[in-house]
Parts: sequence; C-alpha cells; structure tokens
Amino acid sequence: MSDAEEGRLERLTGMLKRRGIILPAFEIHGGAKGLYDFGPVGGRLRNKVNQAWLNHWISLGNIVEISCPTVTPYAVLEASGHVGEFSDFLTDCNSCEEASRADTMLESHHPNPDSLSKSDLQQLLNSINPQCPACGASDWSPIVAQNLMFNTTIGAGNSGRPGFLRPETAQGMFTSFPALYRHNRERLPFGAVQVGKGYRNEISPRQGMIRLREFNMAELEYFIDPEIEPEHDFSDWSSIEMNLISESDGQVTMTINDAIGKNVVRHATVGFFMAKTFDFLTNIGIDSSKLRFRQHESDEMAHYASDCWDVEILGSYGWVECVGIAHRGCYDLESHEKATGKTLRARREFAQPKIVEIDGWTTNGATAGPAFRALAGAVKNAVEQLPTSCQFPTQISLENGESVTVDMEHVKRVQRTESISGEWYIPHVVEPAFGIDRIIWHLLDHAYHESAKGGDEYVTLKLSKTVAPVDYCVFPLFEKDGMGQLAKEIHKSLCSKSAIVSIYDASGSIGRRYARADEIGVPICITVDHQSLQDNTVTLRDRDSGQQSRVLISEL
RNA sequence: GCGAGCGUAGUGUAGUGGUUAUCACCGAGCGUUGCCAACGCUUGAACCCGGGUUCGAGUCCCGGCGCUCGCACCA
Repeated sequence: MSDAEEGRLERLTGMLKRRGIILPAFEIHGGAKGLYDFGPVGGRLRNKVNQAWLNHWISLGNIVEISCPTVTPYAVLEASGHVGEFSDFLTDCNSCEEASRADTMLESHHPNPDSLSKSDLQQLLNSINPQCPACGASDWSPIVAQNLMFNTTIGAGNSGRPGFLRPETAQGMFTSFPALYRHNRERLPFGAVQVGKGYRNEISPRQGMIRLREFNMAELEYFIDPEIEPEHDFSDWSSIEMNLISESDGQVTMTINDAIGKNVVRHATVGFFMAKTFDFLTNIGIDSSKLRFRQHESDEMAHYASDCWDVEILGSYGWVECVGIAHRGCYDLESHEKATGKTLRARREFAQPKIVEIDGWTTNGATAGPAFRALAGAVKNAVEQLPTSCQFPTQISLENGESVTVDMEHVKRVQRTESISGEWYIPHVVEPAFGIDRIIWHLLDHAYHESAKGGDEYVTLKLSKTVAPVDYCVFPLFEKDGMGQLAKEIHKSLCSKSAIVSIYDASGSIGRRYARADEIGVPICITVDHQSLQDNTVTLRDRDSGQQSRVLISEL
C-alpha cells in the first residue's frame, strides 16, 4: 500500500469511528481484536444491506427465509466435517509468545501455502524462518493445528454437553432439509436463505472488518436435481462483460452466458448465481470495475466441491474475497444422512412404474425360532436362498457346516408383486455465501470520496439510496421566525413514515450541516428558509451534485 | 436444579417378544370438479440414540439425549 493510500485508509477508518458507523467493540475495557460495533449510523446501514440481500433472493419466487440458532451441538459440526477439518496451522513466537498463522507468513514464498499439509508447511517454515510480525524475532515453536470454532457448553454443570458457536449459517439449512422440502411441496429446485452471525476464533484478526471473530453472513442454499439440466434466462446479462479469472484460461472478460457455453463456468446454476450476485453488489453500490470473479484452483477447493467462484472486490486491502459461490454436490446432505441415519432426499417419479416379482420362502418366526433356537438366524438366511420349487420337508446345510431338517410348518411362502413408482436421491446444492461485513466495508471504501473545497478537505460518502442509513436531513436555515418549528414538523412527519430515517439538525452554519450530512452519505437534505414560511416550499439539495430545487412541502 | 410422565411417517395415533408396523389427516402424481381444506385412482413417509437380555426387541432391562407438566431459577 502506498503512503497516500495508507493516509486515505486512516482518514476513512477515523471518520467511520467518529461518525458512529463502525467502531472497535468494548473499547473502554481496552477493546477486543476482531470484534466491531456497528454504531448508530452503521447499525442502520447493516440492516439495510441485509434487507436488500434478502429481498434480492426472495424475489426469485422459490426461496424461503429461515433462521437457525448460532449455538450448535457438537454432533452437527462433527457430521459436517468442521470438527475435523476446520482448523488453521498455528505457530508461536518463542520470543514474544504471539501466535501466528504459519501459512499467512509464508504467502510470499509459496503460491498457495493454505493447501500445504502440516509437515510440508513445517518444512517450509523451517527453511524460510520468517520474522515475527509482532516482535521481529525468527524463532518459532512447532506447528499445531488449531480448530477455529468457539466451543461452549450447552446446559450447566454435569448435565452440559459440548457445542460450538456456528462457523457458518449453512448447517442449519441442511439439517432442516426435510421441513424445507415438504414446505416447498416436494418440488425442486428451491432455496433457503438465512442472514445471521457466524463465529470463527481467528488466530490473528487484522485488517479491520476483513477478518473478524464474530461476523455477519448471508447464505443461500439452493437444492437441485442433478439429473435435470438447469434452465436459466441470461438475457438480462447479455451485454454485461464480467471479469473472470479462470483456473485454466487465466484472466478473461466475457458475458456469463459465454462463460457457461465455453465451460469456463462449469454449471449453469453457478453461473446464474454469479450474475445475480453481480446485480446485487452493483445495486447496493459496489463499483463494478472493482469487482471480479476468481475460480478456485483444484487444490484450493474443498474436496467435495466441483466448481467454486469467489467474488473479489478491490479496496484498500487489495482484492478481498467477499462472496463464495460453490457447487457443493451432495456432500452436505449426505454427511448428515450418514451421521444420523435420517433420510435427506428428494424423490423423482419414473415415467413408467417398475414391476418386481418376489417369489420365494422365508421362515415363520413363531415356529422356526423355538425349533432351531440359536441356529434360527442361519436357517432363515438359508431358507431365503431356496428355489421357489423346493419341497418340504428338506435337508439343508448351514454356513457353519451343520445340517438341519426344515419342515413345512417352519416356513412360509413369500409371494408378491411390487410396483416401484420412483426413486429417492440426494439433491445437489449450489451455495452463494456472502460476508456481509466485508461487503459493507467495500461499500464504504468505494463510496468514500475526498475532494478539496475552499482549501479544506471535503468528504462525501456516495452511498446508494438503497443502503443509505439516513434518508433525509431537515435543516432550518435559522431556528427563528418559526423556521425551526416548521422544520421539526417536516422531520416528524418524515420519521412517521415506515422505513424512513430523518435527522433534524440546527447547529452550526448551513454549510457545516451539509458537510455533516455528506459525510454519512445522506442523499437529500431539506432546508427550511424564509420563503418556506410564505409559500410552503423547501429546498432539496442533492448530495452528489449539490443541486438545489424548490418543492412544495406537501409533495415531499 | 428437583419430582413426575412421555419419545412410532409431516401431524395425531394403533401395536399380548415373531405383522410386509395400524388408522386418519397430510404430501406428491393423474383424473373429475371449478373458487376458500370436494371426490376417485395411484403413490410417499416412521419405531430418538447407544448398550444389554433373547434364536428373535417398537415391545423387556440399563445408560444417554430430547420433550411435556409442576416446583425452583430466569432475559
């Protein structure tokens, strides 16, 4: 990062803290790494982003919103693979005892240290022996694997059982698949969305909002039948060229439709969600020229995924992954099925039912049991192998070499016709997963504009109207002659409208008040002046152009 | 935390140690209707988990987990 960029970043984070958008949490107690507050302005911003996200997906028509607990029993995350796999490789500085991630320290010495095994990573660490980012020493303890989940105990004392705070919202959507399936009238495809908190006990949180220990995430799990070719309409994006970094072709620019046609994007539903994600991000104010899709390398992708694209956004910390769109196959549902023995499947009917004839023998438990005692199980197995034409009594030899006589009273005929009308299969899942905090960070980063105004530095936060935390500021030119009162009335009537936030501000010069409003990105300022008292009009000032226009109060 | 009771399809349930695990509603498909839970045919779905006793466990025993009710506590 250049000095100029570093200066901008410092001024931006300073402004965010000063104006109550994003600030370090628990600061009066010394703060806590990786934990941030959304302040009085940021809280509203976060909510609007979450809401815009939900609306964006729910409008597809086959998506439902659910909300699952963050406290999660051990067994759930064991089944999902998180207990075993979800860990980072950690090494301690022997000089200052600061823990660091071995892979991140070696990033400049290996193309993808994240993919290395523990022993390879240890070898690389030994040969490079990097400096400790905290104290500068080069003396490291052996690498240990550290699980990234916050563990907790569900219930008190001896009756408590182990659990974790969820590291992602997804598992709750997989475990409630049967309810979702039935709710959706047993028809695929459908999806479930959830916004909420996730927790990862990061070893070294840094870069502000980029790596957090408690974070806001928003995930869609979209369930599809792998045997049905997906049909998506890409006409909305036919003229939009997207920046793609593909595993095989490197950096390319093409429409999403072409990318699917050329198999750069391997699955149409993944491509569809990439396009929808592009829309979402640009609608809320991400600069499309600072947005790219990067395909995971084979060694970077989770072993079960068949294709995965990250959305990376360019900001003060470089290109940062903010969204992951993964084709997860049947891995998740299958894992929970194996762990629980419950059915997590969807059904497809055959065009024609299959007819299966069953005709043979089995034992009659009520007579064969007492007759053969300990051998009853083996006799049953042997009898079920007998041909339909078998005559009783008959002599049969068992697996253990013994020979028994089976009478007619020990057996019964099994004869029926089964008609099999369909089959059960495990749906595949395509999952777009959004890091809301990272997206909000980049919204702010992209919206933050510095300019010179009369020799002073002037800040405008050019947030999109869909996410701007404050919709209107109402200013009386002066708080006298009834202007203050009229302005308060306007403010009050705006506040009474649902989903509208207005701020009343009468302190300081009018220019200073515009500047305050611009700094938190208020799109429109309303000013009550002398003329307002006579003709019931006010001036509307547009944030980005500074243009003013007069409108009737009744038309606001 | 204490005491009592209970865990069978999505829901509510039946099930003398041997059934292809009952019934109803329900869901899906097709048809007849045609506007606020209609009808017919086809079809789908379950014994909480783990041990034990037994030739054989939904059923008996033990442990775990969960739920309900009362008491205690509580945002």
